[in-house]
Amino acid sequence: MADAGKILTERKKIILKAVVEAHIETGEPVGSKLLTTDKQIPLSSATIRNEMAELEEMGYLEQPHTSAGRVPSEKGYRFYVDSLMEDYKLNAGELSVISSLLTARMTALDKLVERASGVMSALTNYTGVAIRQKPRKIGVVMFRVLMLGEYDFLLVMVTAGNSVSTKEIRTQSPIDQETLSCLETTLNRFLCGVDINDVTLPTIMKMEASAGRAAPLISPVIKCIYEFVSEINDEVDFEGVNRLLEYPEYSDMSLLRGMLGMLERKEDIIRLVAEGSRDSTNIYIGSENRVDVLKSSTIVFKTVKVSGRPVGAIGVIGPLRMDYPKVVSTLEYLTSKITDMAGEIGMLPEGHGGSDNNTGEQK
Amino acid sequence: MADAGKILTERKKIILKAVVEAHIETGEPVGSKLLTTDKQIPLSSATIRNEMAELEEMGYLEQPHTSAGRVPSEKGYRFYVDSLMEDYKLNAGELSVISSLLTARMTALDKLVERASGVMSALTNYTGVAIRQKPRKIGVVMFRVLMLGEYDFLLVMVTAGNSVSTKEIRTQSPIDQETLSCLETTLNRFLCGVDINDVTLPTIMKMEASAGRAAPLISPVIKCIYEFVSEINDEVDFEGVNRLLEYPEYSDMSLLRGMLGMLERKEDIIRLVAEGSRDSTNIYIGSENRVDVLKSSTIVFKTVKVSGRPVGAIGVIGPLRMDYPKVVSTLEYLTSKITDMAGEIGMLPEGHGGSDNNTGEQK
DNA sequence: TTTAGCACTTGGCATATGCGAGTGCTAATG
DNA sequence: CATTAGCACTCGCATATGCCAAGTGCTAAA
Repeated sequence: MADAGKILTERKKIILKAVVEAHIETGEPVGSKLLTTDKQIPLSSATIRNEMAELEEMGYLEQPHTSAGRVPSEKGYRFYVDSLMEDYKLNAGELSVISSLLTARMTALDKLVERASGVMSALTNYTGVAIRQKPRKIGVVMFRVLMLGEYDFLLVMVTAGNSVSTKEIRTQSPIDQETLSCLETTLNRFLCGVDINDVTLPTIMKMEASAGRAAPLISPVIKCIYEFVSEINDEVDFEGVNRLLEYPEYSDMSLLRGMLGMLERKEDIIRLVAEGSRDSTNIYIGSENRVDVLKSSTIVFKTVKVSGRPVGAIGVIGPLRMDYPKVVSTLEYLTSKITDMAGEIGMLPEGHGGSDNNTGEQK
Repeated sequence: MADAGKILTERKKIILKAVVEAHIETGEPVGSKLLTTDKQIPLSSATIRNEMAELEEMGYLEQPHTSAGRVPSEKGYRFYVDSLMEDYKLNAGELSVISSLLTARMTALDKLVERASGVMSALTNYTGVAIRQKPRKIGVVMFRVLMLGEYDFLLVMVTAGNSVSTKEIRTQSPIDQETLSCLETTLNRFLCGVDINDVTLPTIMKMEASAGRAAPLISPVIKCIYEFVSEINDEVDFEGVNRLLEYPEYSDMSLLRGMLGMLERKEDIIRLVAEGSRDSTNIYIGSENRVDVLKSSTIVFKTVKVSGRPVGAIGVIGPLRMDYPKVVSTLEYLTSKITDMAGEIGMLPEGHGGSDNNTGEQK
């Protein structure tokens, strides 16, 4: 890729860039003449033809058939994305859409990320995707137990991210306040900050020993916690799937079926995002995607971090001929905004006036 | 509709039924000859032609164009559904799919309903839809308050359906246990069983008066409760959207876009289901749907009730030529199974052996 | 090295043609 | 009088044909 950059003459770069951009705009193969007129390249079409022929030989362009214009190959897109494209400047309208999303008092971070996918979709006209990642290992910082009824209590778990989750548990035999206090202290003593997967039988036995009257509750409660932890999966949402249909690339029914199926399955996307762990914007073009059904699409995404920790990712899925500059700019601006904003509401020990009360995440 | 039934001769009914069923099977217009051969009607094609011509005049059939076979009109489907169709018997394989869903230890009712849409989709090959309805007015039966930190407490609300919801609230000034107890008793005294929309300013003032040290918390907490209540929306999920693409009816791009857009919006579906309040199976054929984009589709759904209260609905969306008998049978069997099952886990005061603990709904 | 010119390729589109499925009508039949 | 056989007719669809425009590659001139 670095060497490829060396080999391309400046003029070839200009032409490649023009071809890519023209094709992104129109979706049609672009011919030599178009570049001299619309794209203002001060060369005759014949010269451009020669250059394009060489670019094709090098693998940056390809021809759908003889005597059609040229279309960028994946390699061409890749080179464009890596070396050629310029920053897109968001205009006032676009900026205002983003900030209106962010000022609409969003309480939970989850909602913020979810809505962000809608904004991405609306601004770029591709399918927006939002992933809310749950932390792999959940360190519960504090347990609380609350009696609800005679056979019924609520287990409250405050996890590392200062988010609160609860689980209602029913028992077979009646319980009382005192038993629950025992349970609470025992849970806190043994399980605080511990990954539930590390809890072994001896630990459980020790806990039961020191739980006193609450001993019979220990085992079921741990089972509950475990169930709860494994239940936590990353959540994925899409918005604007129908926008894909605008692009002739997706008029093929079988391709479309595959896409819709994948969007429903969600696992592929989760894996893909989990693997693409780069901090900066990730761009996977066509067959760079491991997932089969994405081999003729591009996916662009960026993880969202709040105070250093990744909490999710947002991005878009669209055709190969994606408006990369715009997508990248929008995405980066949006994620940085979210990071800023979430950071603010996250650390509010002292309020900043008004009777605002904030809500943490809630399962 | 009753009179229409009178007017149709027995023979016309047989023919109409055969046409509908043949068309559902093949998707093609059905001609007079086909009925004599495949559908074993002991009449010559000429006779059938005459009958079909009359059926067309009456509005039960229509011709895509002269010299094509006949296709059922919406009226034709409606009559078929109301009077003609016979029960479909689920076969062993189908029954086992359903019961395997139900035996897979599903803890929450929500999950059960959600998964049911997948089963519907898999068995019928249409798009499955699941709606989890939240009760319109939330009568909170009990409030509990749990201190989490110096500026942080958890509001626990047990609602009528014995389901528990929680909301984390942060405060501006430090709180202590005693203040929270005050808050709790005040909330319970004034707000139990009350629709939050009925809470007026005088009530709030009275509450503040009797809350003592917790007075400053009252107003923000009520705001929180209100926010929470209005936040509760019915949830809708779809499964097997891609299956729609199998039917040529949906090969029209603009139609498809509309569908996908609607499936994403979800509000239309919620409204539609909310209005179709019949207890039995609801079938909306084509333009019987108010929603524009569904005018060329059929939606079938049935509400799921647990101990008399509706908790959601499941159904399918598909083309007009839907396999109504199968859909209806599957749907009714599935919903009844869910009702049974949910009833069981809902009322477990005394366990039935083993160390099982059950989880109620959880927001 | 660039450009103008020209012959050539090819997909798309519009038109023409044949085929087959299915109809409606009429006349014959039980 | 209801039913049926026969037949001419109507369309949609698929295939074949011809033409056009866009675009190319190549060659020769500037």
